[in-house]
Order: sequence, then structure tokens, then C-alpha cells
Amino acid sequence: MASGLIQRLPRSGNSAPERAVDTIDTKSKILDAAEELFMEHGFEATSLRLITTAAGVNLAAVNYHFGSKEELFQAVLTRRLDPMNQDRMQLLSAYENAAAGNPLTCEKILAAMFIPALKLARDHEQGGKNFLRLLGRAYADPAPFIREFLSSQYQEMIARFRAAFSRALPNIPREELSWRLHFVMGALSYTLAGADMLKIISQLHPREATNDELLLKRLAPFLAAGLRSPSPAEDGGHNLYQES
Amino acid sequence: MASGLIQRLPRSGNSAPERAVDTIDTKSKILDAAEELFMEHGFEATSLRLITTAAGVNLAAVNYHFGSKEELFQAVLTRRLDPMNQDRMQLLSAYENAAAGNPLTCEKILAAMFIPALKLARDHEQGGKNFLRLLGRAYADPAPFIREFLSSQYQEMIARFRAAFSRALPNIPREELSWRLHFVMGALSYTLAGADMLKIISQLHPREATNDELLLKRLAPFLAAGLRSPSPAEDGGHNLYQES
DNA sequence: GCTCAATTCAAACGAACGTTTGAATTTGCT
DNA sequence: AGCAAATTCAAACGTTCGTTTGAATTGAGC
Repeated sequence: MASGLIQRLPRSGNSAPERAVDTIDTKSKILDAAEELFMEHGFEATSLRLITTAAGVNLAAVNYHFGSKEELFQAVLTRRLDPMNQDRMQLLSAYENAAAGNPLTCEKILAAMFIPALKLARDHEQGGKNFLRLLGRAYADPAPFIREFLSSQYQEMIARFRAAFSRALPNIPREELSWRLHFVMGALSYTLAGADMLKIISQLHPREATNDELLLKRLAPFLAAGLRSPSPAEDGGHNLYQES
Repeated sequence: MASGLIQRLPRSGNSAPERAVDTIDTKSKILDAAEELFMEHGFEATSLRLITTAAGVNLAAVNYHFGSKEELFQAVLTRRLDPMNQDRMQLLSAYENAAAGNPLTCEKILAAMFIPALKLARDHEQGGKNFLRLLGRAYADPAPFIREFLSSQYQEMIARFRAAFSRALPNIPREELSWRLHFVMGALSYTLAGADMLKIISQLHPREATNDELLLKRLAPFLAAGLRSPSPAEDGGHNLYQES
């Protein structure tokens, strides 16, 4: 039963280890291995035995340090997702302060979304790209605990950016803007996740295809043009979708 | 061993049943139940026992009729994906013939992609939407057999549509166009898959949020504007992504 | 050096999985 | 009716899973 487990768990303070230094090593080794393997095989298909073997730790270490496989997955996500979203909001605030009350351009707002993602991909040379791909796949995972976790992690950031876009695009109705923000998130996550599919579609050199920085520099103007396009409610309203 | 299984398998002619009518019933019941459950829980998390119980058939029926769980999943996809992609290519050809050599507009090409998807969502009232969501999730699934299967299913259609876009947008370099096509596919699949996430982002009435037709009518102009945007190679080239 | 809590470890638990088997049943055909 | 193939069925197979257990090991504070 769970009570026995909890009694044995150390205090779950994440960033404030009490005394043991070895614990951090084991936890980090598990997190690093799990990040790579979850990215490669997905949540369900990645067994704890695979993770602990790759990390060089005992099988029971996962349940000891994280409680369960699901909590390990959330820990893998939150370790980098939470700082990234904080960065995004801080950057957006910095842009807004610099603009001194004037609305930002779409490109500037998109830059506030993309730069922290790029920093993540660059900083941790090996783990960063793994994480972005893992994140993109987590968006599409049907497991309820994943979807609920992502919702809670994103809620605040999404609200901030929707408000910014709303000021940048005053002529776009509120509802239309919600949809376009959804499209932006979709293209972004799909782009970061789908390195394999990209090769199929573009038939580029694989080295270029995995260059996330170049990828996002192409994505931002594409999305900005879509965001600025006239609202369907205000154009002539000719229906494209009647079969010929 | 597999040889015993194959010997017992009936001739695997898909659309030309030999004699038994009951077989079709069982196979269809399995396909329908699998489609819904795979959509709801994903491939790995959906057990054959769950599927066969929901379908009201024996557990062994899946291995008898389809060979394995993976082949069942492929059968679920191909049952509707193959006709849909055929429709897309036929529609594109029809548009091109009607244009009499003139290049098509982006909206027209996008319409050739979207209309068959809409038809699918409308025709089979219960199953169609399930399938589109399942498809969107399959795009992001890390399982190799899924990715390889989707690649083979999409290769021909992607090549046709890339050629069409290339004629519609002669000023966009080939490489840039490949990326933009990737963004289009990403936004489309994410949009069709992410009904849950959409509610979180847009906070719309749930009834509207699941209206795929309305969704695609918003998506197409958004994507068309992105596709037509000037190529980054030809604009001033000011770099947005230097930190402030 | 002793103590006690934190951590690691080997081993096992029960459950659930995909698959296979061989007999029973149904079906189509002569 | 009678045969043979197609299909269904209950049962079991071997494997793998996440988790738990209790003892062994470690490490810091008195």
C-alpha cells in the first residue's frame, strides 16, 4: 500500500537537498536516462527496467525517489518545462516593458515563445533536443495524467500570450485569435517533435533537418503571416469548401 | 510459431470475401471497437482484451483475423486513410484539370487536402471524428512500425501536393517550401487530434470546439497566408532572434 | 565508534499482456 | 445428409510489467 512507501520517501523538497549528495546523482541519472528513453519509445513502451539499466541504478530506485513511473515522467517534464515557460513569460514582460505601452508585433511575441525553446536546445547539448522532442510527443499522448499535467503547466503561459496577441492584433476577434493561437502551438509542437516525419516530407539533408534553430527561423515568419491574415469574418466570405 | 498461424489464416484478400459473411461482421466489429479505443487510450495502453470485450468477440479473434495487434492497428488506419488520400489526389487532379494549365491558388490546394478529411468526419457520423483524432495521434507516436507505416501511406500524396504548391508558389525556394509544407501538415494533424488541448487554450463552448468543419475553415486561411508570405531569403533579413 | 536515518540492493509479488493451442461450432457446398 | 473448411471459443502459455519488501550498505552527527 502507498502509506508504507510514503513513510519511506525522503522529504520531497525538489531543489533543496538536505544532506545527501549521492541522492542527487542517482535522481539525475534516472532523469537523464528517462528523458532519452521516453523520447525514443514513448511513455507506455518504456519500462522502468530499461531506464534503470541505462542509468546504472537499481530498479527500485525509481519508486524510492519518485514514487511511481507516472511521477517520474512528470518530473522529467517539469525539470525543463517549468523553467522554459518562466523564461517565456519573463521575456514577454521584458518586451512589453521595452515597448512602453505600445502593442508588440507578432514576431516579437513569437520570439518570446521561441527563444527560450532555442536556449533549451542549445544549452544542454545532448539533453535539450531530446527534451523538445519528448515534449512535442507528450502533447499528443492520450494518457489522461499527461494531458492534465500539461494543461496545468501551460495554463498561465497561454493566458499571458493570448493577452499579448490580443493587443497586437486588435482587429482579430477574440474567438478567431484563440483558434490561431492553437494553430501556432500545433505547428510548433509538431515541428519540434517530428524530426522523422520532416525527413520524409522535405527530403533534406538529415544534418539540416535536425537544426532546430534554422527550423524555428522558418516557422516564425510563416506563423506571423497566418496570425496577421484578415479575419474570415471580415472578408467577402466566399466559401472555398463547396465541392467543385 | 508463426507458420502455424499463417496456415490457419484465411486468404487475406481484404475487399473480396470468399464466402463467409459472418467474418466481415466480426472483423468490422473489431475494427470499430479498436478505432475508438485506440483513439481514446493510444496504441500501447489499449489491450486486446479491452478491444475484444467491447466488440463482443472472442479474444483470439484478433490474432485469427489480423495476425497481431500491430497488424490490427495498421488495418484500422488503412481502412479510412487509404481512401482519404486517394480522394485527396483525385480532387487535386480535378482542380488542376479545371485550371487548364494555370497554377492553382494555395487555398485551392489546401481545399483538396481538407475536403476529403471533412467528408470523412461527416460521412461516418460516429467513427469519422474518432478516426481523425486517432490519425493525429498516430503522427506523434514513437513506435517505429507506426512511423514506417504512415510514411509509406503518405509518400505518394505528399509528393503530389508538394509539386502543386511548387507551381502555385514559384517564388518560394524548394527547400523553404518543404518546410512550409511540413508546418501545414503539423498544424493540420495537431488540430484534428487535439480537441482536448483546444478547450484548454480557447476556452470555447465544447460544442463549438469539436466542430471540425468550422475548425478547418479557420485553419485554411491561416495556413494560406503563411504559405504565401515572402521567403526569408528575399526579405531584408533582419534577425529577430537576437536576445534583446 | 556508535547510532540512526537515508539510500541501495537482490528478490519476489501479483497482475496484465500478446499470443497460441486444440477442441467445439458454424458455414458453404456437393 | 455429410464432408471439409472457416470460424469461434475457453483455457492456458510464457513473458514482462510496475511495485513492494526486507535486509544490506552507506554516511553524517554526537
